[in-house]
Amino acid sequence: MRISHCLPKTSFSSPIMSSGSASLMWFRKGLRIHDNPALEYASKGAKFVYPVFVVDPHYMEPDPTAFSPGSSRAGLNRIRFLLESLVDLDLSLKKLGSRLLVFKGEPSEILIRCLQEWDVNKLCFEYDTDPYYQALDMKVKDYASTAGIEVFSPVSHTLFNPADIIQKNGGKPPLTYQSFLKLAGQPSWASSPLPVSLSSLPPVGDVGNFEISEVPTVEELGYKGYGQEELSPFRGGESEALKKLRESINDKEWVANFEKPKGDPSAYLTPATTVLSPYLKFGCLSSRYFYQCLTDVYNNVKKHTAPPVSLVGQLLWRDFFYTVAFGTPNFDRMKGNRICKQIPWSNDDELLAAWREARTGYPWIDAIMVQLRKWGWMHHLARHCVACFLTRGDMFVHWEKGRDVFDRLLIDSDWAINNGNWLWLSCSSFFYQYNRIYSPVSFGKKYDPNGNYIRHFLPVLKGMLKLHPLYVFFFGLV
DNA sequence: TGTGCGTTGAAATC
DNA sequence: GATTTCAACGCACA
Repeated sequence: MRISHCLPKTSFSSPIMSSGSASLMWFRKGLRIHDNPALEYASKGAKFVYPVFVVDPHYMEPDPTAFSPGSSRAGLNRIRFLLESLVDLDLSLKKLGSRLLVFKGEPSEILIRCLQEWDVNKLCFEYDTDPYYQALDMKVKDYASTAGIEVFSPVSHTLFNPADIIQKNGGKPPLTYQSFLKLAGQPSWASSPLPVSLSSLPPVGDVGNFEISEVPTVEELGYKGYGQEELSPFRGGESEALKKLRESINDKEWVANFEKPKGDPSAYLTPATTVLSPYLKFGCLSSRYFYQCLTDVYNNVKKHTAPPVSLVGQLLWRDFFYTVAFGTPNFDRMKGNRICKQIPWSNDDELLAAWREARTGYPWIDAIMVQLRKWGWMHHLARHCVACFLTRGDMFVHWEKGRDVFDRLLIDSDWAINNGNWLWLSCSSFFYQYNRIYSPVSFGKKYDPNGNYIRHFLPVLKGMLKLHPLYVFFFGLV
C-alpha cells in the first residue's frame, strides 16, 4: 500500500482484546486493506487470522434464463469486477504474509462451519446496512454469541453511522439532503486522523479439512465465450481504486472547482472518466479516505465548492441515501413504503423490454442503454435521462422494473443508492413536483416537448461519442 | 397552521 | 433555438 495520507480512526471504541488467539476476518464489501477497522482489529494481538470470502452461487453462477449474461442477481460485468477485486485483495494479503480463503456456498452456512471447525475467538466484519446482510449477519452473529465468540462489526462503509443520524432525528431518517447535512455535521473521525498502515498480518491458521480454492475466474464459474473487448473497460480492485483516486486528486483545481453544471454541463465529462463509484460500492476505496483526501485538497486551495454540488457533496449524497434506506422499511418497493408515492404504474413488459434492449427509437436513450449493457457504467446524468424516460415519459413503467435492470447491469449498483435514485427520478419520493398523476398541468403531456431535458444532457452525450465508436452508429441516426 | 424551499420543469418570451 | 419566467408538491421548521 502506498498510503501516505493520514487515515481516519474508526468511530467505534474497540473492546478489550484477547491475546494469543485467532480471528476470522469475513470480507463482503470493504474489499481493501486501507482504512479497514475490522481487519485491523482482527489482526491486533492475534496469532492467526483467517481472511474469508464466500462465493454465493446465487450471486455468482450463470442463470441462463436471465435477460443478459450473468447470474440471477448480477450481470457478468459486476461479477467480473468483483472477481478482479478479490484477486487484488488476495495479492495484497499475500504481500502482508496472509492470503484470501475463498469458499463457495450459502454464506451463513459456510461461516458457521468455519467457526465450528477452527479455533477462533474473534469474528470481524464490516457492518452492513443492506437488508440482505442484516438478515445474514443476524444468523451468523447469533451463532457466534452462543459459541462464545466475540463479534466486532464496525461501521466503515459510510462516512457516518446511519443509525446515529436516525437517532439524532428522533427515530426517523431525514428526508431532505439539507436536513441530513444539519444532522450529520462533521464526521467524528475527521478532526483526529490516525495514520494506519498495516505492514504485516498474522499468518493464516490451520484450515483443517476445508478445501480452499483460489479466486475463481469467470470461465471457472461457467461463463464461456466472452472476450475482454466485449466487457466493461473498468478493472476492479483496491490498487486500481487508489490509482484512480490519485489521478483525480492530483488535479487540485478540478477537485476544488467541481460543481454541478450551471450552463456548461460539459464540465461533467471529466468525472465521467474517473469512475470511482464502483470502487466505493465494493469498498475497494474507503469513502472516509476519499473524504480526507478531498479535505486535504480543500485546505490547500483558496476557495472550493461546497455540498450539494461539490465532490464531498457527492459522498454526502451517498450517505444520505444509505441513511434513508436503512431507516425506511420496504425502501426498495412501492407497496408498504411510507415515503413512496403510490402510483398506478403501467404494466407493459414490452415497453420495458424496448427500453432495456435499446430499441426505443430515441437515439439518445438507446445509445445510453447500449453503454449500460456493454460497459456496466454510465454517467450519472445519463442515468437520470433514461430513468426519467422510462418512468415519467410516455412509457410510464414502474420504477421497480427500471431499478432491476440497473441493479443487474451496473458495475457500481448499490442497493441504497440505486433505489434512492429511482424513487427520486420517478417522482415517488424526495422530489415531487410535476408528478403526472397528481398534477393536471403535466399529466398526459408528452415527455419534454421543448427538449429541455435532453438539451441538458447533450454535452455529456457528445462526450460519450468520443469515448466509443458504437455511438457513431446511434448518433448517425439522429 | 403558515412559510420557505428544493443538485425542477415546462410554457412563455426573446 | 436560447433564455426567462413562474407553477408546483410535500418536507422542515417556526
